[in-house]
Amino acid sequence: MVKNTTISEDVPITADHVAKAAGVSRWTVNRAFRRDASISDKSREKVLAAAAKLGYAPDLLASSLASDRSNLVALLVDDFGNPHKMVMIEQLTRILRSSGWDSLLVNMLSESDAPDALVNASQRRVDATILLGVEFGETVLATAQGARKIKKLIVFARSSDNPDTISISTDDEIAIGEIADYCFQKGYRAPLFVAGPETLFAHVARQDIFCSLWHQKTGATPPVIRTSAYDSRLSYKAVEQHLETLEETGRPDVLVCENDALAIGAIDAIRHRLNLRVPEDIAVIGFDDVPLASNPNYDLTTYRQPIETMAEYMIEVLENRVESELSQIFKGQLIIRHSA
Amino acid sequence: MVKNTTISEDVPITADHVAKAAGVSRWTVNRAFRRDASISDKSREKVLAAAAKLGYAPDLLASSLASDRSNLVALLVDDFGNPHKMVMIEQLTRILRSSGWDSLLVNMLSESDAPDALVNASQRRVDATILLGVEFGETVLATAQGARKIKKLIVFARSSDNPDTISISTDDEIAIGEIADYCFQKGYRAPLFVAGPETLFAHVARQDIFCSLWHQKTGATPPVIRTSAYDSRLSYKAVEQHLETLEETGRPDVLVCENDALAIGAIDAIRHRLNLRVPEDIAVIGFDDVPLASNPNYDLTTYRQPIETMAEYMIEVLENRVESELSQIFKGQLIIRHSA
DNA sequence: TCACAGTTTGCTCGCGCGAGCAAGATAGTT
DNA sequence: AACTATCTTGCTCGCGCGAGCAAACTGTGA
Repeated sequence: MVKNTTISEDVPITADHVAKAAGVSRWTVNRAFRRDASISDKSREKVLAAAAKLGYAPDLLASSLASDRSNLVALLVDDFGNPHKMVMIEQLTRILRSSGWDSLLVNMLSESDAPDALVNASQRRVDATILLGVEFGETVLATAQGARKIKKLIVFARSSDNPDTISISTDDEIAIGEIADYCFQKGYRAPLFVAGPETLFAHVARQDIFCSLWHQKTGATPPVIRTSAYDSRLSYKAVEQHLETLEETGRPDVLVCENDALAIGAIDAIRHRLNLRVPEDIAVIGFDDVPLASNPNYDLTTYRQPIETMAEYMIEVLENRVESELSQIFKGQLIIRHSA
Repeated sequence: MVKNTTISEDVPITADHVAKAAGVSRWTVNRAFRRDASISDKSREKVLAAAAKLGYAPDLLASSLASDRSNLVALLVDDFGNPHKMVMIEQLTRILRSSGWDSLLVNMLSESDAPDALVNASQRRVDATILLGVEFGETVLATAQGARKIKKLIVFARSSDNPDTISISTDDEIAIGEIADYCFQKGYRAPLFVAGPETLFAHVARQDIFCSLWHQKTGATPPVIRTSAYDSRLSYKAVEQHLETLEETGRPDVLVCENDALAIGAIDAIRHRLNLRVPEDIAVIGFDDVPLASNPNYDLTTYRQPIETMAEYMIEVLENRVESELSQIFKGQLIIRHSA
């Protein structure tokens, strides 16, 4: 029964080795590393000392297998081009790690890759899968539910109507409302909405909210241009193409962009292709407050989501510290700079 | 011996369930999912069909535990502020995933966090740990070797003298040589080197290479300014402070920056704080060719590392397809735009 | 038909740990 | 001192799979 422990070979040390060194049983050793375990202070100290000396650390794979709790989450990301993704990845991995969670980063190669990515995550027995994608359709979420073993499906920074997912997001209605009000107050009367790809999401898009609010306010429905991805280069081209066909009198006075990536491309196009000034000739408003937004070149008026608060809430959800696992909506903040 | 399989409960299905459905043994089921396994085509088809119907996918945790092969790598990152990190993370996770590897993203909270991060990775039994950090000192690498269970330690996009690590990097000597030559050819005679933090790395820094080459060329040693991190905001301030103390005649004619993050901050400072033009008054050269470098605002002359080729080589190393696990050095490419 | 090599299949055992129970230790009570 | 309540420890068993061996099967040639 007892394994060959006569010689201290240079193989990876397990709890058994520590147990022998500390003069306790293997189970006591493992208990010393678990917060909730029932163990006396004396034993724990003894074990931790021996473990430190031997350089032992519990095997998380074996632990996950035995306990059905991996302390691992999968972060599914579909769009690294958007700098805001990076901000979210950084914040989420940081707070996850400091809360004792490890993160599996899954780079979704294409939208059709989503089901594979979800299966992949479940094969690693993640405790939760976090969707950081904007291109996910509801069909993907449905697929995810079909594939069991997905214990928790969290949609971060995006709302979802799917009752089986937990969405942690910012209130777009309020946000876009503030932006529309701001535009109106500043005297802009000819907004152009710059939208990203049409998602299959069931929820109401920022574009719809803005157009409907603006219509309510002024009776007019703003024009919309659309890119096929949230990429500055694409909005650069789209804005250039759209604006150069217009007479000066028909020009918009403000571009309301679905996010900062689009806004930055828009500003570049306005300045470098059309030789106009921002905000004097055309103002620009973004969404997300990416790092580049505060750069003096852009100085972008934008809307900041409370990512940190949202991330903290996510941890609460992961650790089952919220009564009901309901979706939660947070309120962001309009950041007024000089681009509008 | 046989488990309770009378009723098809809604519990996670394992290979046993598929085995029963396909009329084979559990081991045949698992063999069907392994590339190298000895199994007849007929059995494999039968198994895969049954697995697809039941929605079975092998448990990678159990597999890793049993085989001591996890198909998992840890990506240790210490500096998300640098946009080049994002490019690397995107490329690495993409190629890793398409080669069948999963990535654990570890956000190192501080330099002193490195040992913990390494232990953390080993607890997940990763097959390799990839260092994507620039702030890692050699001491960290030494620690890593001390902690056994680190099977492979790969330093990506940074050279290292440590014999126990595999470094996959770009040849800085050649790169900086090209940059220095280019500066000289373009007639610049008063370069200022903008450096990042002094690392504890043993290898010769870009700064040293540049200064020594320039000295060789002209007999003069260029001045150097330094930031405490690779952050545009910091180089913005550093460049502003340095330049505003100088008489116009003492001004540098080109800033050679250790990377694009610093270069972008430098350009912003030159334009927005000193009201000078780039490149007419002061030229700027970066390193990395981050996405923003090709933005019309910056149009940065910079040096591109062959990340994709390097990533492919990394896969070769991971899959043990290279004869000797030696460090490998690749050659990059000078990208000439309009900032210098 | 039998013998033999090659292929395919099933099986024992163990990877390192945790759930949950039973035995042992400790302390407080009468 | 005897008893009970509580804490602590050790243990059996299993998580789902793979290494590696032995049994069963396949096909070939004599």
